[in-house]
Amino acid sequence: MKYAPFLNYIKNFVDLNEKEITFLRSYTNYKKYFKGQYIVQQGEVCNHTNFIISGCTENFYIDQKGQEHIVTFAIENWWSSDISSFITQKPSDFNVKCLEDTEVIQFTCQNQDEIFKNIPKMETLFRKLLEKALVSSQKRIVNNFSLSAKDQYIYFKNQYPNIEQRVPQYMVASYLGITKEFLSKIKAQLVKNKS
Amino acid sequence: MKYAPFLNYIKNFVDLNEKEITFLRSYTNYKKYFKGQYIVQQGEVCNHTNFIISGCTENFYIDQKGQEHIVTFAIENWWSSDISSFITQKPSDFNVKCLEDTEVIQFTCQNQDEIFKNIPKMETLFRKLLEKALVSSQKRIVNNFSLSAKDQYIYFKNQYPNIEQRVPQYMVASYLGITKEFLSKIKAQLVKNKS
DNA sequence: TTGATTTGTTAATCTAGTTTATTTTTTAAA
DNA sequence: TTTAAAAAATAAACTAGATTAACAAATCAA
Repeated sequence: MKYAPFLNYIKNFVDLNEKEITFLRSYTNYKKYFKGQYIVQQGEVCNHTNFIISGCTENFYIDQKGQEHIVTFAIENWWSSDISSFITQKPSDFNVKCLEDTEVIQFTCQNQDEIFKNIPKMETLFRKLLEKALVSSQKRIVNNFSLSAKDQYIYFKNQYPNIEQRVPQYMVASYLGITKEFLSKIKAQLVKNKS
Repeated sequence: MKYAPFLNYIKNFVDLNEKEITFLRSYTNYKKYFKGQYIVQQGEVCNHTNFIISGCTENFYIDQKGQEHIVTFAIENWWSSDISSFITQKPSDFNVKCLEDTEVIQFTCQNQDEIFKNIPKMETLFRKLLEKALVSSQKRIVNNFSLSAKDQYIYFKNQYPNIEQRVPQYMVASYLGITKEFLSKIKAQLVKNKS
């Protein structure tokens, strides 16, 4: 059971003593999912917040027209869940699916409350994580407003250099909100312009 | 000095005792801005988080092509600031401008830390507010993906019924990420289809 | 080692939304 | 009450990106 990467991650933000670490351990648990498995399924309540130790997940939904849209990817040292369903404990609008075998440390809503009650530093950490997540979510809206599809693709590659190689191209297109055909066209253009 | 609406708002989420209220009061302050005034200016650090007692603000930026884009509106009982600049204390990419005379309760970054240290319930409140803000930001990305401009406009009207009457139409268009001409076309269509 | 499935490319046609330009209506100042 | 400025409407030409369809590579199961 690989617990260390999780503690190392936490250590980057706050210092926990032995007692706190023991507490945290007893209120979280390790789980391994296989490629293709769903961590959360559209229509079900998202019971856990997941910290990814290894692997890669996609967070997507299917709209009224039956079209799939990828909202986020997540890899090692990222968090993955559907916050909306997690905090309201209502059925999720999203699917979280493993694109590779994926190991996570996870905790339930109730356990999160216990952790925050007993280790206030952890709530501060989460407050700060949420601030950052909100900033990057707003950044995405802003990019949507003012960048062309080509520039959004370039931004994506710079921002998340580790993801493109790990997922098929049509998923990158879905994340960018364009068709796979158009992404293919953009890539052909970029290759041509470089030479 | 109108402090009551702020305390009433807080009361919806957490119970504060006399001592805590006194503390909160001493670490926040009231300010009145006039229509047209900037609370935050692109390029300057956003020093305050603002709770709106009365009035209306827009949060916008100007892109490389010189185009204005409205990212959010805020009215009574909403929060208004540039979180990104506030948390990093780096120059803001946004402007916050008053569309009406606007009264706010505001606090600095350092005071926020003091408040959270002394009244942990306030940090819990903010953590929950951030969760909600993140959910609604993600919802906007999702709508951008799967709704036509017309449906996004209808969604906006339902979600924020109080805002459309208070701001000019070209600002609604800017918020939706479309041109004022196209919004005008959409509205003409909607009127025609209703009759 | 072959066939089947998944992924990626190219090109023609189509459309939602933009641009540009002109006119009309509303607002607000003097 | 007049007038200038700001906001909204209309319409034609235009473009970024979608759709459709046919095909080519790559991956994978057996």
